[in-house]
Amino acid sequence: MYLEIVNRIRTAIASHIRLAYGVEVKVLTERPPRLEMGEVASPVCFELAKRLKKAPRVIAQEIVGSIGMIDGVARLEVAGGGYLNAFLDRGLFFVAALLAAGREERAIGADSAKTIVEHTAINPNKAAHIGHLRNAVLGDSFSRILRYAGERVEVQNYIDNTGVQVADVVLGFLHLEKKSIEEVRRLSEAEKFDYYCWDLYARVTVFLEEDKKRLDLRADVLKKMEEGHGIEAEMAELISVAIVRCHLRTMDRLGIDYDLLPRESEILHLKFWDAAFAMLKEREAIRLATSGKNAGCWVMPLTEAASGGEAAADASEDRDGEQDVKIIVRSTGTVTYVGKDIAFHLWKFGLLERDFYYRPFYKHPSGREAWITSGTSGDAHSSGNTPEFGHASSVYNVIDVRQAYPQQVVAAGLRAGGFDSQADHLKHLAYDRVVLTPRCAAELGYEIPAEDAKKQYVEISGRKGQGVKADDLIDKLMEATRREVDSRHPESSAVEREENARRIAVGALRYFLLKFTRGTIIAFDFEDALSFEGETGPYCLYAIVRARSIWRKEFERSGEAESAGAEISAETANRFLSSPDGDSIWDLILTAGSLGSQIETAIAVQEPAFLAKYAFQLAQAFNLFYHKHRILSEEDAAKKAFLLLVTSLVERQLVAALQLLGIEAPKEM
RNA sequence: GCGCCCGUAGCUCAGUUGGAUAGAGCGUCUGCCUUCUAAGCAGAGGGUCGGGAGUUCGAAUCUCCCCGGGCGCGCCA
Repeated sequence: MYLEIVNRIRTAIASHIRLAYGVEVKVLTERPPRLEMGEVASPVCFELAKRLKKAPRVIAQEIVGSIGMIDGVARLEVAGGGYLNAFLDRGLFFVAALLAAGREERAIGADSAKTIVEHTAINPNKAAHIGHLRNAVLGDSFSRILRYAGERVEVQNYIDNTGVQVADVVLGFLHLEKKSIEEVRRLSEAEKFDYYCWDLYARVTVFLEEDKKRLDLRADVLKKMEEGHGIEAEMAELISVAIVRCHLRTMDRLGIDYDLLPRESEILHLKFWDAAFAMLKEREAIRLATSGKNAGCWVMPLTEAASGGEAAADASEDRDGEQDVKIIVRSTGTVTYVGKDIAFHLWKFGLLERDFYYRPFYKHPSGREAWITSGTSGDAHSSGNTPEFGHASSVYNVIDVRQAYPQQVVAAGLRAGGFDSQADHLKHLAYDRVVLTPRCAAELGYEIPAEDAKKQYVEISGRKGQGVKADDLIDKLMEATRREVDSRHPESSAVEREENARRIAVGALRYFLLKFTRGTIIAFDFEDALSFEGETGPYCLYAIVRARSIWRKEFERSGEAESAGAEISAETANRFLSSPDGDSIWDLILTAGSLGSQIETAIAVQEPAFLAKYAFQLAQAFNLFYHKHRILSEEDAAKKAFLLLVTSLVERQLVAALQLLGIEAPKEM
């Protein structure tokens, strides 16, 4: 609602200025620092002052005197050195907000352009840890936000099933544990196979470090996996598929779904690279280096845009007189990681003349089907209702910030191929790491090497088997919320208590990971993550539960099933909103009506943390209201109805905001 | 060496198109449950926004320099 009225004010002021002064300006607006100064302010007269060579305050007065009525605005005033401050018609705003609440989600147009969000992408060789959760929660929340805004979103979870990490676990089973394929199969069917591999992977790391010659073993395993035959390939397939299922189960606990799991093995076997190679050659995006240090390699020239430490444009000829390039095909004829990634991204945008085969793989509890890529048509789903994957017009990749450089190279690859628009719509949703506080690392019993001891935090390392496993953390949170729920509501059924505890635990965890902006390193600590007070998910949920409790009691008392007379006129609302305690209620309504504008900002800067902050602020404002007004015992029937409607508005907006973060309210707390 | 990010209250962090008196949570201290759920609320205390210069009517925000910290720059993935 706020968004709509702000746009109306901007338009009105801009067109008035055009008419009155013949000047075209962009009218910016902001929220004034205090409510006495109105709800929308514009500093546009400061800008105008320069152009018109007149004092800003004088211009502001002229505008206020001549602009006339703006729909929904009660009055416009001059403030400070020349601000234009708008005071909204509170009653009208409230009525409109009530009408819109819960209906703001935009329908997804069937023909609207598709957006791919890739997230999670955990190497399928070990259990997921807290760092992976940050990625998945960020990606899932961002996908929900885009969908809410009306975008057609396809969520992909890329599976690197032919990489070094899987190879190491295969190596572990073959050379450390001397297991047969059947033995591994049996192990992989066990509940915590991902935990088993977590430990094995760490042991392999030690094994390889003890004697560097053992790296030959890894190279051999890797080669056979890539070629797709031998016991190595068979075991890699077995392990990676089983671990992916473990990851999906873990993510299910947090309500995270996927549409497609594209696998590296299919990119290799279906020769995506060959198609991309031909295209890039033809478009002269890459060339064969015939001399110098890169002789025999196919390289891609890097422009300033893809500089990850490269010189700027004017210095792109470095001291050797050679242009900065990125090697795409090695002199041995094998393609590099970025090369494969460029091919994959050509596919994502529907630019590659090649496609995967697909089959249904996993049904999420939500009902959504996660499909997986398949290498042969025989294996693939043939019923004819395979969804169309890929062909995106925008792609968001949720990847740790340390991958910023390779991501830029991929975009540069698209650009070099002449796909500028696609490159512009390839966005790296970068976020920084989750690390452990020294206290947390000590609690987990990790030995910290002397050279790291003076650092302020401890790095998570799957390779070393060091980190908080996702399922362990969720278990711990469940335990804590269960304890609370059991002691607070012993009268509820076990099933109900379990579900309530689950929602609170998920809310706590997801909120904890989302309250930090993407660029912040999260120093993980059990004490913070297990906190349910203050700026936390449970705090936000508590506000919803309280709001609903008021309505429930009201229904119980009145015996009405629905809020029968849930209507109010703008005049009546204005009467209460102009009363002495009207300002604080108005502040609450205004916040509740600002969800749309918050979503817009969150999308513009790709920052779900904005919505987390918003949800908290709304909950906070509601708690204030809750303590100030005894709603059910309110004698004035009209005022009681008004207060109930305010409660209802806030409840719906808070539910909507939290839903975008993947957080659901429990029945009771 | 080159590039990117960060430095805001005791601690953890918001403050993202430059805007009015820089905010929140935690922690500390003081109060509030015969009342719609105290996972809550009220109050107190807490700041050279790393330092300096510049641009601007206006800078935590933009530019430059310096200090401190992190990360990235492979014929690895």
